[in-house]
Amino acid sequence: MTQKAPRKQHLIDTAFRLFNERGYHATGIDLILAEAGVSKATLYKHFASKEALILAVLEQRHRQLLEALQQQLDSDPRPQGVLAVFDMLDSWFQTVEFFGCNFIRASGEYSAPEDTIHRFAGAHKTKMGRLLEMHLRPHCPEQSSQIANDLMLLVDGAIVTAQMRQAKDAAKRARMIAQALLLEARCTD
Amino acid sequence: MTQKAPRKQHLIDTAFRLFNERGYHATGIDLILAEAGVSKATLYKHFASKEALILAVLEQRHRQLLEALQQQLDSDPRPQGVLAVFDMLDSWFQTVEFFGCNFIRASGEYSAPEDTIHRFAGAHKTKMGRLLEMHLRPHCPEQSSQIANDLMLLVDGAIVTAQMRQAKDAAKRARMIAQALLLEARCTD
DNA sequence: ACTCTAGTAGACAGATCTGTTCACGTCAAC
DNA sequence: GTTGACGTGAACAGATCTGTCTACTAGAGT
Repeated sequence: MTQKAPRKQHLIDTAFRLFNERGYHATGIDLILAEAGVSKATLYKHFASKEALILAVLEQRHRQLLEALQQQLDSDPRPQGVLAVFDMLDSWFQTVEFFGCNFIRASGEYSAPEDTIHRFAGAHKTKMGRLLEMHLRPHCPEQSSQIANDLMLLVDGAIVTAQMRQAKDAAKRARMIAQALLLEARCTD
Repeated sequence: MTQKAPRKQHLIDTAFRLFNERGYHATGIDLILAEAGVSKATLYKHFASKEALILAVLEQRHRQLLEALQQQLDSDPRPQGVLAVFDMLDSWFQTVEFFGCNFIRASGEYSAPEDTIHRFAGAHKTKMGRLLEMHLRPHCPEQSSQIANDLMLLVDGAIVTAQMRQAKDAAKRARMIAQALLLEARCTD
């Protein structure tokens, strides 16, 4: 070992994969270390605790998703550009690494509303919704907030449906509903 | 102790409450026993394992929800009678014991698709959807299946939204979307 | 009275969990 | 070449986990 690659990042990536495959409580530190080929002392040099590692994983994923969504939205300024979020979901659902949403599952495992992890997961959803709202605001300022919330509800519904019932078409269905929603709100061009 | 009340049922009820409050992995057998005031030998007389206890909890909840929904549906045979499911969600969200859906969270913690718990949780959602479909079928036989699936997607989206962001209005929003969906499908009277 | 059932408390096994610590290795920069 | 940063492996502590087992007790039915 002793490769040049930064251990910290490698730990985050490995933990991300294992948390996805197995869940948070069910994934022990030792397994992460074994799969990453990193010693325990190194992990605790970079992260104060398992909770800190979980938060680092969620933070990275949060940044990735936020950036990816923003990029999609920028490429289509029309109101219906927000539907891109469902296309992103759709391709995600087709992958073999799909085990549901990190944030939904984290929120479920750390269920106390005041828990740091629970709140971070909720904040992620809120921020994703805010991106959608910002995109819609110029076109329908009075309804943008509500529509954005409804879209996020559809996003989460699609994720859970795909996760629980292997319904790989859930994103396409949610997209249809969302399209009707925009149309009905007359928030189109 | 040594009350007449059946220990088995009491264990299921206690486990149900604790699993809700804390999650499945995070709730140890010992805590359930202490809270229920029941000895460990008794638990393992009634249940082969913790997994069996979890399944018993989910089975009971499944029966309760199925029955409650069926009752609501029977009381309003109109197509829009299905919207009752969102009214049920709404009153659930207002309670202090709301910690999200047992089945969604179980599906997240036991994420392997072939896991017994995971599959049971998925089957629950499927059966709930089937109830909605049966209700709609007489009114719009061609679309009843798809509409029912869409409604379940909205149900799950509302639950996750309420759980992650304490959005107590999620059920009302989902109901609005569902209503528009029925209207658009011309599945009303 | 006797027996059967259902329960108790609690010790125990063995695994696994997070987190700490320590002695040692490697390698690049200066 | 020496230093210092970074990492390793492994032992260890202490908690907690599921599940088993034994010895005992209370009560109900016959």
